[in-house]
Amino acid sequence: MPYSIEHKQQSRERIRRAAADLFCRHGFDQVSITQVMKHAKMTHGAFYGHFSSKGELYAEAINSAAEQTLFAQNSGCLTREKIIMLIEGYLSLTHLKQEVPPCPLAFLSTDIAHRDEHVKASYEGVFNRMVSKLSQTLANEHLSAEGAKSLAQQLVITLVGTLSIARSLTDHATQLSLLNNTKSGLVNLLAIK
Amino acid sequence: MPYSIEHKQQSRERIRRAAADLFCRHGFDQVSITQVMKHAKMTHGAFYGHFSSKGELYAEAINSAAEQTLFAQNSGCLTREKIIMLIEGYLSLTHLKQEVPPCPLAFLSTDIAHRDEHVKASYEGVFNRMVSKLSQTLANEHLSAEGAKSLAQQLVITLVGTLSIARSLTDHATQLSLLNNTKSGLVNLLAIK
DNA sequence: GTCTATACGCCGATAGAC
DNA sequence: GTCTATCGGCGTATAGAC
Repeated sequence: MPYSIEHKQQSRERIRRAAADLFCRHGFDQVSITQVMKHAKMTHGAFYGHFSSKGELYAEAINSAAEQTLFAQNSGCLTREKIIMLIEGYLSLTHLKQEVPPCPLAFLSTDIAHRDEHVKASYEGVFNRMVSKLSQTLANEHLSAEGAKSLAQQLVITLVGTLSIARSLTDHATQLSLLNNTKSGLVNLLAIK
Repeated sequence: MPYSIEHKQQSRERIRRAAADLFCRHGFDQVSITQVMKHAKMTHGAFYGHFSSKGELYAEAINSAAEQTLFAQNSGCLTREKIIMLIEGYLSLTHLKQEVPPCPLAFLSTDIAHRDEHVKASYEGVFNRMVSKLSQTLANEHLSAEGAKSLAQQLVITLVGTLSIARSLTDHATQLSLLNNTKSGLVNLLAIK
């Protein structure tokens, strides 16, 4: 038996990562299976030994992208200061240009709206985990659990909205002003609440 | 001459509207020229008598979608109350479900990021006009012109982020909570500033 | 497990009749 | 201006060798 089980899992993981990278960079429709497999150092025929369809791969890729994120790398409970640090990373130029692992929520948002329930469920999972992680930190002071969750939702929405729009503009000055305005707006918001 | 100039302009306008509707509903890649033309009551061959490419149509469709919007229908200067009314419309279920003419900023956002400069410029135009229209109302009190513009940007970002994400979820309760949380958050924000 | 080769369909764009 | 017909290319998915 020339191929071990670990070898297959490694191949599958390479495909997952390649897909996450390419989908976030160019969008679902612009990326072909052939391109993904080339990125993963295989030929397109091997793809169906790992996934049954391109759609199934998409759902996996969303989770893979989320795992690579700076946000996910911070395990355990967050501090208030760490949240601000994460916000600044999220709204940085390097994130906008995808020089760090990008957040799938921001880089795939409207693509997802046109996919099937399975794909949306993956996306929803990433969103919910992000919100609940933030809520934990926000709740432990003079904010109710419900209020914290609502604030966390607004936080994520604003982060995602900012990057989604900034990526769709051509004018570099406007992009920067969006990032900076949101950043200071959110820092203020967190200081008040 | 069996076809008048007005007739051609009307045909062009039908194509523009059909494209705006379908692109906002299903996304750029999911909609073929044949589908657009069928929606406009013509055959696909006639398309190239009006537009030179699918990409050129996209840029036009963005503007067409923006024109249909409740936001654009309110001509002239806005009042503070009218802004709140528009926010509530923007964050309504009927907008989410596209039972009213949808805002292209929210319904096309990440699609745009993968298109050419010409298309992005159209998108950017819609964004800038929306921001500057809001700024005018927000500036006339105890807020500087710059502060008003920044606040207006945050407003639009939050609106767009909310709808983009809500559209990408499967759970109806979460969708509703997003819409309502953002709504009350923004109303509060406007009441303070 | 991964390769090469191929079936099959769809789409953007063009050509030419009316 | 709008039609029908068609070209050329690409993409997903499958078949079969190794």
